[in-house]
Amino acid sequence: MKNYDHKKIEKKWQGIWDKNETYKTSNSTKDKKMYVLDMFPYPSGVGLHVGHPRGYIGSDVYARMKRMEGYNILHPMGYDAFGLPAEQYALEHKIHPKKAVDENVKTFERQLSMIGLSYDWSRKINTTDPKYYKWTQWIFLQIYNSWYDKTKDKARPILELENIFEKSGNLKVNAVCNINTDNFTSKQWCNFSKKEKNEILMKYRLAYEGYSEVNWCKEMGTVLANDEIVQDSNGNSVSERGGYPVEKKLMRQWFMRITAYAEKLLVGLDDLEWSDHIKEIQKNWIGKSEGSIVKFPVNNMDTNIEVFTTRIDTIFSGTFLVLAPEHVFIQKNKNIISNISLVEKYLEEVKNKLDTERTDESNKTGVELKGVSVINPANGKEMSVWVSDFVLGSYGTGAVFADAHDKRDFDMAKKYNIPLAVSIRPEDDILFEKVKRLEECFSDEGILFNSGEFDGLTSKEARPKIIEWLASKNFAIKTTKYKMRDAVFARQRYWGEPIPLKHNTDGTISELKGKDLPLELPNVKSYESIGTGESPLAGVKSWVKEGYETNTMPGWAGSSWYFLRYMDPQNPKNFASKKAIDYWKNVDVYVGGQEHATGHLLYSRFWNNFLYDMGYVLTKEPFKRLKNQGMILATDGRKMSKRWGNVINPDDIVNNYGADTLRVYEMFMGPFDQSLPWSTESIIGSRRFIDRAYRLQEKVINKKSSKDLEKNLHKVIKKVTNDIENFAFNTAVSSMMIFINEAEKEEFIGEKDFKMFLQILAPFAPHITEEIWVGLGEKKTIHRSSWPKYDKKKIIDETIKIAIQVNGKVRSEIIVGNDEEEEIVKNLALKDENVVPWLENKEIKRIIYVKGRIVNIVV
RNA sequence: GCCCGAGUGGCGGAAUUGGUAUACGCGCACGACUUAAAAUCGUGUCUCGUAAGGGAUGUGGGUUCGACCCCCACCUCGGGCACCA
Repeated sequence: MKNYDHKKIEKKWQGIWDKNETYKTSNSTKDKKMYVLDMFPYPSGVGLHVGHPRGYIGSDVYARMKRMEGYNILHPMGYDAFGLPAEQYALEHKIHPKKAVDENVKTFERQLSMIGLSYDWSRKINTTDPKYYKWTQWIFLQIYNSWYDKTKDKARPILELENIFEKSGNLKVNAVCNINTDNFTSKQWCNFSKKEKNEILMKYRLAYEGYSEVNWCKEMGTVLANDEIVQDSNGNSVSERGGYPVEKKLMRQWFMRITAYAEKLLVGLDDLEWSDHIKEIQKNWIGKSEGSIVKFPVNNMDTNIEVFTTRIDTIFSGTFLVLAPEHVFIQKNKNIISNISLVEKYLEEVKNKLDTERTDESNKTGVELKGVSVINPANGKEMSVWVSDFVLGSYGTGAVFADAHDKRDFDMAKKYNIPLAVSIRPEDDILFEKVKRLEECFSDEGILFNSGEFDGLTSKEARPKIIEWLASKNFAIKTTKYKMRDAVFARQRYWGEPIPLKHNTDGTISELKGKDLPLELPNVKSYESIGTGESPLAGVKSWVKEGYETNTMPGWAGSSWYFLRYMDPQNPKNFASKKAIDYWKNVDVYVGGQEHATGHLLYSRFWNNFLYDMGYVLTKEPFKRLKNQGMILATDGRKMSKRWGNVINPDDIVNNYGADTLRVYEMFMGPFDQSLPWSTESIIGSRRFIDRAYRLQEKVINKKSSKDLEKNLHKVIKKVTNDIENFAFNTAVSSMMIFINEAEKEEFIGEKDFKMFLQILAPFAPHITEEIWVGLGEKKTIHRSSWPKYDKKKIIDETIKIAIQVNGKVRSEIIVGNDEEEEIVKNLALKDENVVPWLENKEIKRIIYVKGRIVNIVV
């Protein structure tokens, strides 16, 4: 029998499946349903390389099995096409980004199709389609029109907040909001102007206007993303294109108050079937710290400086305070700082440092605020006050107290000769008189001294007691802080969703009404930067005249909710119908790269949690189960990239070996979540496997297979079913290879059994299995046939092999009945001819029997 | 620097999670078929040793009747965070 012609067969079946809508999601509402989703791609200009489809193939194998198991499958695909790369591609090729995206999508779609993925293409979405981004804008407005109520621990409409303000002011409102919100009564609120009200509400909104520093390139007249900045030979930050200097610039932005959801995003992880690795990354990113805020009274002033600390047990050794350069205390008290000119000079220096230049940890810089001192509330001692850029204005309270136990504080003290102290007993061999850092003491188990009544307690024990003690004197309060920051939700670029807000002439901001959505991107001749750092939209007269917001949304906007749109992709009235959301609820299995751990996966969870609060979706979490595919590296072990010239194109592989071979190989090459180097040399093994399966047809007759083969078959059905469920595709393929090896040794193979084998192979090699299946007379597609069930009785081994060890070394094997009694097995082992010599003249101390596995004789 | 994860043949990897290490595949060698080659099929393939037997899962120790698996220390590689108080 000749080998099969993959080119002919694969094309043929793809056409037939397409025509028959084999993979179309049913509109039925049967209970057995499953939503299997791939992270949708960014359609770049260069098309797919052989690594991209790995995740798609894995999810496809899974979806195909589940479909055969009788589930109604939602398995869609779409394109995430807004963002910087498309814009850059367009700039380079001098075409409109829209056109670039259309071209790239075409390439992607052709390449995805040739692999035989079982998507329901009728549900395709594209984030740049106004019919799609209408709803991105709509969700943005819901977020914009909401605030976070800490008491109820959920988001609520901003209208309800206005009502509260009207009735009782903001004194009792417990909300997550921007700092510097002054208190006001209901009466005061009612007397505020429209603009004032607008500004106050802005501090509470979950999407709010603010300012942040951006990377500004004067020469290019544009704001750069971190990816667009490189270090030149002198270590200065310059633009990747052109090598122009980059500096910091304060720009108007929009923010998303993701910090309001920090705790929910942290706690929510517990119930998710995600890898511990990704959970760990998100946990670290959220960065929860429990500690306390301590007040340090300023000498000769009626004010305090507040410090956040997780190690209040070290407060007794605090000898100085360090403020962040942006700390308001400095701005407010210039008159009492005697060396203010020196301080201001330092602040100026710091201001011009880019983040990348600020990370020299070994070299601390700073200036003492002369004329200012504070009192250590724990022991009444006087402490000097410093300003240094190692303290971050954006974390905690923007101030720390310093002592010898912390490396950073220690470095600072050493450089400027500031006195240090310790309050946790040092190990005897550490000469802390010489001001060596006492890291060993900085553990939870360190013993306190120099701390009055707390002496002798461990740090861990002392901490709550010290907080309580200081709190009773009103010097401390227990607090939790998170490292996560609010997300910037604005880009000074053209190619993104317009933000559906208007700036009115009276200084207020108003949102577009639902009926005015989508606010479409204006078609402009030049979408290049206009030189001010603002988005090109700021150069569009009609746009500016209307007062439309000129920032556009960031790349992650459209991808933060797309999984909901697939449920009901054409709905013109809602982002998805209630019925569809009710039915599909959330994504059951989500497959994608782990590089999105702190971006997309966090933002999506945030939006979904928000939509849940507002009653638009039924589950808090969008992705119940997450599987991350490993990257396929080039043969040289590096990432595949045009730059290295090591890219393997799937077109060539499909052309030479066929899609089925590519699929089997990518599943077989190693564990799904592991990064692996590609090897075109090895792929032939997968093709041989398929060829052998194909040739096995010759042995098929309408008879019962041998007992052995039957047993092997049912074992492999069990194994493959379990393995696909667990995304252990590599061992699933290997077990099918073993089955083929066994089957080839047989005289013949029963038709029924062979068909069952085809069925379990079908998710991996959909084309060739369909070809053989139909060739054997089946009328309906194999991909809608029902998944074979293994027969428990048929996989029982009547006899089992037991290894016999003497002192843990294997000396022999015996074959016994599958539930032979322990005593009999032990006796057989002792009498075994290969074992006896090892027991001569020895006293048997113990015999250990592990049922069905080994006997270990200890002498 | 801190926090994770991983180290098994020439190569990709498997090992029922403490129970016969190296399944399956690639490569390689030899053989069959062939005028010949390709393809295909068969046999072999961790290592030392003629053998009996010994040694091997990054290195060194430990726990155990028994360790790739658990514990301690170290080395190497990969990932995340990065002055987070």
